[in-house]
Amino acid sequence: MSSFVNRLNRLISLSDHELQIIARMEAKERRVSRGDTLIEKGAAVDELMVIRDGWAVAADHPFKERGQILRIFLPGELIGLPGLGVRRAPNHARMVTDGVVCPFPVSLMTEVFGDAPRLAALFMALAGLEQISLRDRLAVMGAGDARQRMAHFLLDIHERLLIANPTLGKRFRLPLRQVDIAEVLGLTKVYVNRLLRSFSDEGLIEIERPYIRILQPGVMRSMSDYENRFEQVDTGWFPVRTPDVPL
Amino acid sequence: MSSFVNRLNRLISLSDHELQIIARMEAKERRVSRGDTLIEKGAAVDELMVIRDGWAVAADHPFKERGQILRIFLPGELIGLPGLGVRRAPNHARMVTDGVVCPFPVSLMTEVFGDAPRLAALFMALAGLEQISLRDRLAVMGAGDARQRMAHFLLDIHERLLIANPTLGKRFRLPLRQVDIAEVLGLTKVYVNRLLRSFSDEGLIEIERPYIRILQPGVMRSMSDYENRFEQVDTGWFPVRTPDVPL
DNA sequence: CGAACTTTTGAAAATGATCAAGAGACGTGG
DNA sequence: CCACGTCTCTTGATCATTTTCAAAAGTTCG
Repeated sequence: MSSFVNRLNRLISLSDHELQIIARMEAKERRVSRGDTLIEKGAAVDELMVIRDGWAVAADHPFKERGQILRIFLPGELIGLPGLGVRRAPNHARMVTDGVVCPFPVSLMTEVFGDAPRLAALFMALAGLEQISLRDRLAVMGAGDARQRMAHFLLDIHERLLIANPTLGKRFRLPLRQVDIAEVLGLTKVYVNRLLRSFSDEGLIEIERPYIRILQPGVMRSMSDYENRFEQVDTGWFPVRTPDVPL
Repeated sequence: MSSFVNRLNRLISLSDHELQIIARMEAKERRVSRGDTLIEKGAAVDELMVIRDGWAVAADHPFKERGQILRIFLPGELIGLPGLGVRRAPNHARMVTDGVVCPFPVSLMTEVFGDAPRLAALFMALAGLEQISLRDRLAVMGAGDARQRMAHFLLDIHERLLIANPTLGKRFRLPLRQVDIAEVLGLTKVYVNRLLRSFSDEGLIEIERPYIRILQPGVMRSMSDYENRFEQVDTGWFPVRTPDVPL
C-alpha cells in the first residue's frame, strides 16, 4: 500500500469506492530526477500529483536572486491542492531528490466532490492542516530569530518523517543542501552554515551528512515553541461513508 | 445581500438550495467589540464564523512577549476554515474593531459536503486561495526586507477591500495601530513607525489617520512584487449544480 | 481636564547579511 | 584509479538593517 493511501486510510477507514478513486490518483507514475520542474509557475492548473518517492519543494522568487521555499513535500503528500482555487499555478514546484510522482487530472477532484463526499471532506481537512502548518511557519518567520527558525525546521521535518515511518529513530536523511535550508528559513547560506555548526557544537544535533540526528528534541522544542499539528486530525464532522456500490 | 453571500455568488451563481444553506451560516448574529476574543487557542473547534462587520485577526504568541498576526479577516470572510482539520483551535482570533460575527456549527459543513457538493468545492477553492495568499506572505517575510513587507501589506489590504467595494478609491480606513502592523509584519512598532514615515516622506502613501491613501501603487507593486491572487478563481472543476429541490 | 493609550524621535547595540576566498566532497572521464 | 572540474561547505572580516531602550509629544475619551 502506498504511503499516500496509507496516510488517508489511517484517518478514515476507506470504502471500496473511495479506495478505487484514490487508486486512480496514483495510477500513472512518472520517474523524475533531482532538479526537475514538476509545476511551472503560471502554467495552467490541470493536474495535481501525489509524490510517491523523493522530496519536492514549492518555491517562489519574489525578488530577483532571492528565492523562498514555501513548502517541502515528503513522500505520500499531495502537491497542488491549493491550486484548485486558481487557473494558473501560483508558484513553482521542483524535485530536490530523484523520485517518482503520480500526476492525475483535476477532473478526478470533481468526481471526489461529486461522488465521494467523505473523501472531499478528508481533503478539506488535509488542506486545513497544511494551512495550519503554514501559519506556524509564518509565525516563526515573523516572530522568531534564526536559531528558532532552524530548530523549528529540523523538528518539523523530523516529526513529519515519523508520521510515515514511526520506527524512524532520531536520525534521518536530510537531502537538502545548506542553500536549500537557507531558502526555507529566509536566511543566507553562510548563516545557515554557522547555525548548523553551533547547534552541533552545543550538542543539539549531530551531523553525519547526509544524515542528521536530533540529540536534544526537548530543548529544541522549547526554544522554537514547536507544536505537532498532525496528531490531532478531526474526522468527526465528515459526512457519512459513501456506500460501497454507488449508483 | 450580505458581503459573504455576495462574494460567493459572484463566483458561482448559487442555487436556491445552496443559498438556503449559506443563509443558515449567517442566521445568528453576535455583536462584538474591539479586543474581544472570537476563538481561543486550544478551544474545541465546534463552530466557524462569518465576519459580517469589522476586522478580526488570527494571531499567535510563538514566543513570549512577541506576537504574530497570522491573518487579517475583513467583512464577508470566513473564520476558522482551516480548523476543520483539527479538534482544537490552532490559534487565537480576536476583533481589532467593533463588529458583528455570525457563528455557525461545524455540522453545517457536514451538510455542505454531504448535500451541496458544489458549495463544498467552492469552500475548497476558497481555502486554496487563502493558502496561496499565506504563501505569498511567507515569501515576503522570508525573502523581503522591511520596506517590501510594508508595501506588500498595504497593497494586500487595499486590493482585498476593493473586492468587496470596487468603488473604493485609493484611500481607505486602516483600523490597525502601528503595534498591530508590527505584529503583522514581524517588525517592531518603532520601525513600523519609521517605515510609515519614510513611505509618506517619499510620497508613496499619505496618512490621514485612521485613513491611508496609496499614492504610488505602481511603485509599491514593483518594489514588493505584489500579485493579486483573488482575480483568478477557477470554478471550472466544480461538480454540477445541486438540484434546487433535493430529496 | 486628566488618564491611558498611541505615535514619534534619538542613540546605541546586535543579529544576520555581504563579500571573498579556501577547503572538502563527489562524480566523470581518461 | 587517478585527475580534474564542479559543486558544496567552511571560515574570516566588515557592514547594515533592524532592534532595543528610553523618553517626549500627541491623541482620544470619559
